Amino acid sequence: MGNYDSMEKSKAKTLKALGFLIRQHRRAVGISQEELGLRCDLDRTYISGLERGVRNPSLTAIVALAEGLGITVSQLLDNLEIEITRTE
Amino acid sequence: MGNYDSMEKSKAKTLKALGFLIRQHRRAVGISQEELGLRCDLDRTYISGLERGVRNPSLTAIVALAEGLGITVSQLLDNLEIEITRTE
DNA sequence: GTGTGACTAGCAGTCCGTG
DNA sequence: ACACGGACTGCTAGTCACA
Repeated sequence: MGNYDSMEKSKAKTLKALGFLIRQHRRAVGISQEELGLRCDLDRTYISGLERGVRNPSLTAIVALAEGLGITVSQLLDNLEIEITRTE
Repeated sequence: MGNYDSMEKSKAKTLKALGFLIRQHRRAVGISQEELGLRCDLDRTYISGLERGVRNPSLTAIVALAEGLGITVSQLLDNLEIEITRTE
């Protein structure tokens, strides 16, 4: 533990898990990445990167996303740890 | 809405709210900023900046914080929106 | 409608210190 | 035990053209 590789892997899992949750909520709302981008004032390709788990958003970006999805940050991240462990 | 000033202000409120929540949970656990820093592998001065609301952490940093506090991310951010609006 | 690589500016996060 | 500062490196925000 504490070595670089395992740390980077766990971060990658975290981002993948977030991406899954964002996509799940976006589809539940029934909008495109483009529409979500418009609603939370984030670039379409940035949303794409988030859903693919290649972006590590800041808190303020996460808050904007939750607002665009019409839910709270806590609701958006509710199953984060579950999704992280699910891919292990 | 949508202008720069109001957007920066709302981001500042978000960070202040997070700082409040981190401090609240840290004190509930009964540990120092330094101890929390050790537990989640983040710098002592960075924890300080977070609690003062002058830092905007990434998702992976938020996850590390929650782990260090022994709670889920969702629990840590549970009252975020409430705290944001409380300071308005 | 989405995935992807590349890009610049700016900030995340560390390490040194002070009071 | 904490606030706060400067300086530093690497990473992130935000965007673009193209597939």
